[in-house]
Amino acid sequence: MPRQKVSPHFIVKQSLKVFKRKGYADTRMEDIANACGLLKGSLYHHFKGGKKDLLKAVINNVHEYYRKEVFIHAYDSKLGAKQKLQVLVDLSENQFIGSDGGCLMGNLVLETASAYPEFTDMLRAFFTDWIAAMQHIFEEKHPTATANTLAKESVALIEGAVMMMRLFDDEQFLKQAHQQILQKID
Amino acid sequence: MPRQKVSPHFIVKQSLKVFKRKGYADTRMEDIANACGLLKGSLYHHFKGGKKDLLKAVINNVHEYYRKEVFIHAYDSKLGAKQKLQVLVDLSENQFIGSDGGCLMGNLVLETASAYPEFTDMLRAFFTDWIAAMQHIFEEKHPTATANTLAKESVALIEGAVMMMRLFDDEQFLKQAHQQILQKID
Amino acid sequence: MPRQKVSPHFIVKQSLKVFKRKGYADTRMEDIANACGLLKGSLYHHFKGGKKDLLKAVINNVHEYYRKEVFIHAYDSKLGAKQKLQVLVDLSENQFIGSDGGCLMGNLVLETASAYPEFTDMLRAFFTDWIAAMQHIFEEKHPTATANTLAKESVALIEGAVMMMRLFDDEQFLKQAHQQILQKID
Amino acid sequence: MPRQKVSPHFIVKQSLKVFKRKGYADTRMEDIANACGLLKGSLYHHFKGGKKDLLKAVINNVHEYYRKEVFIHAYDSKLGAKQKLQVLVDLSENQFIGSDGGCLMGNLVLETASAYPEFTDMLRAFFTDWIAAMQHIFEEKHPTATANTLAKESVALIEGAVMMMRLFDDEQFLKQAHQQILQKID
DNA sequence: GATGAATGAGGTTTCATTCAT
DNA sequence: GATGAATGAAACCTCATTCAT
Repeated sequence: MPRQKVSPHFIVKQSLKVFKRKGYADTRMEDIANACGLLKGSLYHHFKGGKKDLLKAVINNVHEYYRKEVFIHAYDSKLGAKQKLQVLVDLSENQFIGSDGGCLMGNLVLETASAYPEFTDMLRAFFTDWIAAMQHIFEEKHPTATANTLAKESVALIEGAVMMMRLFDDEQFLKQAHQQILQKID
Repeated sequence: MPRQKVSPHFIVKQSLKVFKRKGYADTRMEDIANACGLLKGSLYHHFKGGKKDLLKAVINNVHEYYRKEVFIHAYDSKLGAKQKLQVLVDLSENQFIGSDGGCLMGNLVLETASAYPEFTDMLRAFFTDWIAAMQHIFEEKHPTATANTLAKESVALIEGAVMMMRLFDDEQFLKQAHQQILQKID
Repeated sequence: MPRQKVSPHFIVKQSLKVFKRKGYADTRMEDIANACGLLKGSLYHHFKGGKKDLLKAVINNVHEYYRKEVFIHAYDSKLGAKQKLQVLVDLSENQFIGSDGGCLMGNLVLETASAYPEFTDMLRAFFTDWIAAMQHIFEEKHPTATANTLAKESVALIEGAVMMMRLFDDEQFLKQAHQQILQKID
Repeated sequence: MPRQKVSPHFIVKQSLKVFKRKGYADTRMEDIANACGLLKGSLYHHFKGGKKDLLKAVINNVHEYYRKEVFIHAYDSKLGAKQKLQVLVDLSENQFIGSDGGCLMGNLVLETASAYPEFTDMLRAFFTDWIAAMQHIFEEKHPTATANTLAKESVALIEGAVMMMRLFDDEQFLKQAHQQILQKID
């Protein structure tokens, strides 16, 4: 057996894929290990807290990614409102559509809501940031209260559309949702 | 030693609550048995196929309920479009808001999407019926294609809103979604 | 595989033997299961808390046995001091000498002292009762303070002797200790 | 990245502390490594045979220490019997009382008796030496057979007292035992 | 020498399911 | 029908040990 090294970041990336595809409860440590080319036990070297630790790292990673690569464009003063919205929408589509399509964060909301309250705060933080970014964009064309409503509605619509997309294996749901949202800024 | 007889229907009703709260994977047969005042083993009397059988019965039950008690109003010729929409929205709210709030069907979509394909068809049938009912209403005011789009959008929005409602423990998400939908028929 | 029933009491009795022979840390649930003719998993049916639960049950069982069958004779008004001491000594010897000789309680003191503080109170209670019984006997011939000292000394001596007996596989250590103790009452 | 060199002797000293506090089975290589400011793997440099090797080194070290620093005084012709006994008792007390009080050798007797017979001979050798030293002192005042009995009794009493001391966190047990022993030489 | 990643065996525990009573 | 004991597979996790750097 070779003794290849893998970085914690690589493990997080692989875990993300597995969690997205199978959900938290159905993901076995062995699945993740396989995805990393490791044995089960080796995962505990990098993530002492086991499966929960791994999921936390994954959530943080996703949140960080969205913050730095997606939400940030909502605050880019060089872009107009419509353009910002377009950028957010395009970047989301890349994430949500594809082989392991779906929104990990949304899945986790439903799966961990009651059984694993320890993740709830992290998920709330993510969606709060997302809504804030959307709201910031809508505020260019709407009063604050309306912008907040629109932002919440948009995030909800996207999450629902991703769910439907997954069920019917039909990307149209998401694309339509995005169209709908873009129209709100005209 | 409680030796009371329970009806299959009672078991289904109790299972529904548990599945809604904990999801499929995290629900143990013992949880359901407890909710029914039975012991684990006794469940296999009524549902030979075990946990999967139970979930199927629950899904059928929910679907049946929605067909007979909710969706049917979309086809009620005595009501106007706006009224129909209002009825559907009100009945949904009763279901989704409350102590074990959440939409079982939506939760299952995400949880069972890849791990339990045997449930996918049943869930598709449910959402197809829901979308059809909504579309039927929208067709009174919109051409078929638009009505279909609006219907899909509405269902997605509701599901997403239920998810957000659960995460933030805030019923406003769902109420706002319903307002939004009602406006589409004006 | 037959489906024989075993009583919790039987499991406790078998566990006692295994714990006495191998200590707590080195005893595997499988060892106990084997000793009971069960599979590992079946033990959790009777002892939900697992290994710790089992050990607690064993400690309680031993304590109960000593209280009812051994220490009680210290308070038997029909016997003289010397006779009482003789009875306690004889009953102990039966327990400590033999195929799985050794004093479970003593072993546990050393093994669980720092790693499993949850057992400390139970062990203290046992030895406190033992010392009290011995003290009660010595009080017939000595003032209280002296009796207490003699009691503590006696218990310590017995435990130390059992340890030496085990190391050298020589029952003389224990027998000599008992002689020594009996002389203190003359 | 601490890259300090440590001597085998230092590792043995640190291991002794850990083994005394946690016993053999409950001591993890990592505990020892931490106590030495090393990482687990580094221990295998100095002790090829791993944990067992380490324990053997520790036992030898303790035995050696007692032989050279404690038992030797039993054969010191410049001292009287009472003085010798006093010296042995004083030196023991230093060892057994204190933060990580307890007698490693005694603990190991009970823990390794059946699971690790490879250590039994080493432990026997230690206690044989101890008994011989005590016997040598008692022979000044008693015939050989009596001296042997007294020596065995004394060692057993000390070990039992150390056990009680540990359980009740009360040094009196050991001090009393020592008093008792000193009286035997008057 | 020390490191730290990886191994792999083995431990505890969980739980859907079966079945004799 | 219900019970509860038992099964057995599979999950999570631990840890002594190995070894390339």
